Amino acid sequence: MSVKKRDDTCAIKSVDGKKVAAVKKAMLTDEEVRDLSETFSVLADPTRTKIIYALSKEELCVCDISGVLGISISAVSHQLRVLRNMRLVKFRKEAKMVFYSLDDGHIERLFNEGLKHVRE
Amino acid sequence: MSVKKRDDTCAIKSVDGKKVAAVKKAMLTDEEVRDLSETFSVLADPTRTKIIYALSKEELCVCDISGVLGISISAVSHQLRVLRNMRLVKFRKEAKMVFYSLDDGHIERLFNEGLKHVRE
DNA sequence: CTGTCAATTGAATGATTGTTCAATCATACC
DNA sequence: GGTATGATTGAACAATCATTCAATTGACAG
Repeated sequence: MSVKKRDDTCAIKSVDGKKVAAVKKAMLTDEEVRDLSETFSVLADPTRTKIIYALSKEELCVCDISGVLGISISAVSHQLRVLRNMRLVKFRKEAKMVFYSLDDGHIERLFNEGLKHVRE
Repeated sequence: MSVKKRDDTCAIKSVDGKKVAAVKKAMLTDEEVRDLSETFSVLADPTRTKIIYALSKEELCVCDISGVLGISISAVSHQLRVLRNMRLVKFRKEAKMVFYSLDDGHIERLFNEGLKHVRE
């Protein structure tokens, strides 16, 4: 049978491994990679994409966001929690309602950069 | 019992619905939302984040990427396919090896904007 | 042709995640 | 206090997705 166990490594690393060592050394820290992919993850969902865009236009309460997007209040609230945990949105309570808005200009710039890319 | 069916809508839309109507009108198209979230999705995975960063430094073959990230060649190849399908990387064949690099400067700018945000 | 190596691919598994439904909290009005 | 409404939360379900393992393709060397 001779079932050779593939060890999933290759004999030569590019020319001689120098490139690999150099890039490895310049690699991002685990924390940077985690933060980066987490940030992009938040923007990667269609519902959250719409919420962020809507909040970039106007301060809105949960109910209004639900109306703009045409989805349930519960679904909106769940996604707002994700955005809150990531510090992408801030909120303000008034009577029974909670008004949300973007936390700062950072996310808006990143979001617009992505939008620019999509629109070419 | 009186199990009132919650209809998940609210009586009043903000002041009187003007804000909701305005934001709704300015909303992104479905295609824009889809493209945006797909683009961010590609950047949202730690493995792909590292691959893109590595390729922003050097042109590398699959084997080298595997060596830099410390994961299997198969796993790298699967992710490269995703990146290829999204036109984020391009490749060049030489002998038995396939060398990958970033497709253009668009993604690098978007990626760096995200990195800047994470590093504050 | 045969054997070897880089890379791709498919199937299967495990983990993550978005939505729905129901219950609950909090505030305002009668 | 009791009721109605805006919002949050938890559990459950379905869908998506990244990784692993195994098999396969394509190119080169002997």
